[in-house]
Amino acid sequence: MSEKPDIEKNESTEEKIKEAARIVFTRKGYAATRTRDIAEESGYNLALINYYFRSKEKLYDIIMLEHLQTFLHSIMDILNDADTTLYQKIEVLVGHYIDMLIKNPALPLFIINAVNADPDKLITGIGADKIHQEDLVIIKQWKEVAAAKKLAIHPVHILMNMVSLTIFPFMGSPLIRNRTKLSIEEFNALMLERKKLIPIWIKAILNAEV
Amino acid sequence: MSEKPDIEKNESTEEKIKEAARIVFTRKGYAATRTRDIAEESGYNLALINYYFRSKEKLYDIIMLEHLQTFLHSIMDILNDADTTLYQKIEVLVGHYIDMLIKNPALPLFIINAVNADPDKLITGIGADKIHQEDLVIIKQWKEVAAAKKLAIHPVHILMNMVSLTIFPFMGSPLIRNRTKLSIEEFNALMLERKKLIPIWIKAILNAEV
DNA sequence: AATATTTTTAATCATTTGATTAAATAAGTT
DNA sequence: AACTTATTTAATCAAATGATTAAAAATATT
Repeated sequence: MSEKPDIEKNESTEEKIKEAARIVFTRKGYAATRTRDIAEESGYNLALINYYFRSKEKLYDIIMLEHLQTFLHSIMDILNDADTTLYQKIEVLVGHYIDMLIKNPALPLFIINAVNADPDKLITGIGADKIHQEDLVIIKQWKEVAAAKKLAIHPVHILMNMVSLTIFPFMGSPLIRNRTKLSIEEFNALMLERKKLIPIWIKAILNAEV
Repeated sequence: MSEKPDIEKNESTEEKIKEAARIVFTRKGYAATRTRDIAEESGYNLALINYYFRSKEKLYDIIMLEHLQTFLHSIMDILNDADTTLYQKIEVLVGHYIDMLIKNPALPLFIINAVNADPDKLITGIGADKIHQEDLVIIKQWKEVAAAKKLAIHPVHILMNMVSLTIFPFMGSPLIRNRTKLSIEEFNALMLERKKLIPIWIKAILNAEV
């Protein structure tokens, strides 16, 4: 009936198990990971995983929410920065995400699979449902730009374009790298180029005749 | 030691099992599907699945290759059509894929997960390793356009952009639809808009000052 | 040092799960 | 009809898997 033990005391082992879980869950997904895989990866006994985290699912939920936080980290600050223009925000966002994805290239697939498996858990888990989109600075700025340009296309197109151009190449990377015979370093160099290119492309898209 | 029984005679049951497998594998992925799920979905006994397909993995391989063929169906003809310009090819490709993805929105995630789990199986499975990219009409046309425009960016960027803009919105659809409160019909209408928009955007990207 | 508490392990359980077997039913052939 | 082959099922197996337990080892407290 006891709750999980003090976290502070033994950050090392608990953190090692979480690190192992992060590696295995991220690589193989929830269903394909065996609790034993995590035990082996961590170097600890199988029972330790349950001693610290009660169950595979609870451990997974923790990893999932941490990944989600990595994914969403600091973007609210960017979206709500009153001191940058819309275009600057795009530059910062794209740059931020490409840097992050080079460090964590498996994140998008993990998160999309998590959404797919249980949309509500993930969406309410992070409190994304509490955000009032109307209040965000970037939305207001977008409306100004859209009005000035008399844009006839749905704003969600632009958002999808930004996200697609930034994230998808990382999801497709195994296939892309196989077909193009690019090394990881060469691939990452291309992704870094995209930090400058995507904002330019978005601008071009916004100005394109429709 | 016997091979699988005659297919012709009982297309109905075998095809029903495959159809059930398609549904369950596509929705839940390989690891999360139980052979019993497929049995239940098909309405037949568990042993039938093994009677017809020997094992869960063999059945999965069949479904995977069929999905891959759906995904790649007829694109070689498009890529090699000497009677269309590069820009026309882009229009045809994007249109083709968006139509296909509206019918099979779960395909991209399934295929990307399959590549992730075992890249070689899938890539050699379809014979993609035998294609000589240099020989494709679209590649020659691309080189002409790139030379004329004196493009300094790596051609794979353009390819990634096309694929990203077309496919990613379908993978992100559960999240996009949740956040935007769009119905499936509204979402699909947006995707149909993209059949015209993406080629225009690609053109704008090609002409963008870098 | 003696005692209590926390951490770790080995052994084991109970289910789940992929697969098989043997028998029953249906269909085809003579 | 008698016989053979193909299809389908119920029952069962063996291995895998998530989880628990009881005890050992390590650490902290008195």
